[in-house]
Amino acid sequence: MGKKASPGRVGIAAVAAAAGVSPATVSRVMNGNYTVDAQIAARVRQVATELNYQPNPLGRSLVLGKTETIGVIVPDLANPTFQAALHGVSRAAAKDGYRVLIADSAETTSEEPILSSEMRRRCDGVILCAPRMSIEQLSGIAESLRPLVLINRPDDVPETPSFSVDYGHGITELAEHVLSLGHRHIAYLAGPARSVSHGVRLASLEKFAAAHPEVELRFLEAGSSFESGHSAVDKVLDAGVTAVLAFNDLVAMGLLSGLHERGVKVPEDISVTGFDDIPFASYTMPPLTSAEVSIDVVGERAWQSMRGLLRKEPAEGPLKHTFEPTLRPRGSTGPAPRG
Amino acid sequence: MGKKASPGRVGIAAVAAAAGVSPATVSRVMNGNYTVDAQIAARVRQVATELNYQPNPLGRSLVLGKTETIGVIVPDLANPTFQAALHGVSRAAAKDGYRVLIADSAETTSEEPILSSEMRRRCDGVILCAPRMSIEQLSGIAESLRPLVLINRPDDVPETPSFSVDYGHGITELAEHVLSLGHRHIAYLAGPARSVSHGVRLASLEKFAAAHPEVELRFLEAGSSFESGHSAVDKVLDAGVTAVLAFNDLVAMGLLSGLHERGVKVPEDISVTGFDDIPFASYTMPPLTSAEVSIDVVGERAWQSMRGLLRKEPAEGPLKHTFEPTLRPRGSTGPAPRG
DNA sequence: CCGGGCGAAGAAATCGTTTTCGGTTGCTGG
DNA sequence: CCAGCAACCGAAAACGATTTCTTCGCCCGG
Repeated sequence: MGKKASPGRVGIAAVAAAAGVSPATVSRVMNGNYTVDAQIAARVRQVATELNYQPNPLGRSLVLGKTETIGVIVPDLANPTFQAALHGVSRAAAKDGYRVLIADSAETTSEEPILSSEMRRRCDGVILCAPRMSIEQLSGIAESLRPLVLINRPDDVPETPSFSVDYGHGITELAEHVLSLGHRHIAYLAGPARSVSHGVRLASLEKFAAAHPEVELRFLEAGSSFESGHSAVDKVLDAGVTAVLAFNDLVAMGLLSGLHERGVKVPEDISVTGFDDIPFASYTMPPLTSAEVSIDVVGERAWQSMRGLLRKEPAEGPLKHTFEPTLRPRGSTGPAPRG
Repeated sequence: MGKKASPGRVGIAAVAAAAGVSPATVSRVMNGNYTVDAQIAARVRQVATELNYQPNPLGRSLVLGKTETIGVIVPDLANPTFQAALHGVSRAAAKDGYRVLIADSAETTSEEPILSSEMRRRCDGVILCAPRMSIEQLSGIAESLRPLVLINRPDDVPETPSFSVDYGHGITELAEHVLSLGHRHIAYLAGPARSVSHGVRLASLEKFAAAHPEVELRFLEAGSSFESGHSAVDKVLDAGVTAVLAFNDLVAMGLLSGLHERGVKVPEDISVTGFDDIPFASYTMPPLTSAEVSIDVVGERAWQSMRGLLRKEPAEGPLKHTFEPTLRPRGSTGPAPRG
């Protein structure tokens, strides 16, 4: 076993032999090193195209010490947020000639560190997207992962660029929006307990509640999916609130659907807000009030930061970047019912 | 430039030196080759963990001739269908210790062949997901891409495993469903012209129309997004049909929303069907009749096929696998209005 | 006429592994 | 007592490129 590539494989040596030059010369030609005679270069180029020679990336990588590849690690590839982030990174990296190796940690916190360093050894850098691992674990391996860029990780990791959506600010704006509409009994349909972005929302809402003693804010468990919103309808009705801040648009849409089945009118009886402003949000019935976050832009910016690190450009500006969601008031929120 | 890895880098040589053995022995120990003295092996292992030595995958790959990585090429990472396929492949491959390198061709047909072979050189195999390139181009490069597996590519490429959803069968079932409900004036809201899966639907519907001269089947341009469905509402009303087969669930939901704004009742006035049975489909108002396709399962099966090729297992069974969507009749379709 | 300098191309070292191939032990059976 | 045979370990040759480092030839000035 371990039989090498088929003997017919065209390597640099084959080209060199066919062109009657040394491998070194072929390499120089392929890399646009102009210390080679124009005539010879032309012949080499022709032979190369004739044999359809393409330099083996592994050989190059080994000697060059770089793979032109970065790793992106997400907790769950099925989650639209991470898909969008991956999309943003991938598109931006491709523009600069980089590829992305992807890893889905499947939410297994314990495997993340291993997965990350495993990946780092194959790539020139790593982008961690909303890593679930603890801050201790993260700072423990951060050094060995560099160049490292974080997405949606609120913690501060020294010397590490971080790009994240300010979920706290967004949810606060939504809360203030319904507050300004006169609502005093508000519920938050919570996301998955492990989600950091849920934690951030929670903290901000508690601050909001403290600042507004006149409102009664209730926290109800839900999740991050359409189904969890749909099945939370009973809890919501029992809570007797007039406005619901859902963890995200999916949950809000599920709730909308459930309320509709119960004959509850939105926004006349209950106002509902989402989060993320996914494309469907404008087309629900009624259109969903939400907070727009363009996570793919975050991914794009994360790549640009990574590119800077790879080029060893001196870091400029702050390391920590936060993106403010923008409020999108629509038909699903209205004045609080008189009562 | 070209400065090598920092001198502190622990390679197999460093471990060998520290343990007082040759690199060969270290390699044998790391690979579980038991022709090495237990005592020495133990010492090597200890030194390895002390130095935190991890074999460089590039070095291994170069000599082993394999990277334990496969490439997945999709036309558009923002498309939920391809995201799901990627997810399926990625999860399944990860279970077998393989990573996936991903490429988003951004729908640029011309770049696909270059992108694919570029990718192939870094990976042990390639999975092409709904490639937009022509069958000529595809069969032209297929040989150089092997091991190669196709997803959602209806053409027959010799010797190449192919996994695809039978969109034709699915749309026919939906058409027969509304036919059986008494509808005779039916519209198809077409998908993007370049989409192969749209082409398949179209062909099947024409066959359906030919087989049922009593129905009037109209083809209306739309697209693949929520918005395109929403903006197609006028066309649909003008067409004077009683049932609409939308390209996919997103389009159907957009249409649903548009019809609702116009005060058109579903399914009393118009029946609507989607395609894909995305999670929200059950929760629209009314719940959307659709055809369920589990594209992530397709991705998973595609990986299993790829794994077989990588292991050089003799191909068993047919190369071409089609997955039948299953009809999910729900509230958005009902008896044709009397008239 | 000859040596210094320069430009171009080849030889060889390198990157970090694996693996073949020998060579050294130590042991056993004749 | 020694041939033969394991068992085990190290030297060295891959893998496929890049990049020194050399060498060679040529031009030009002294």
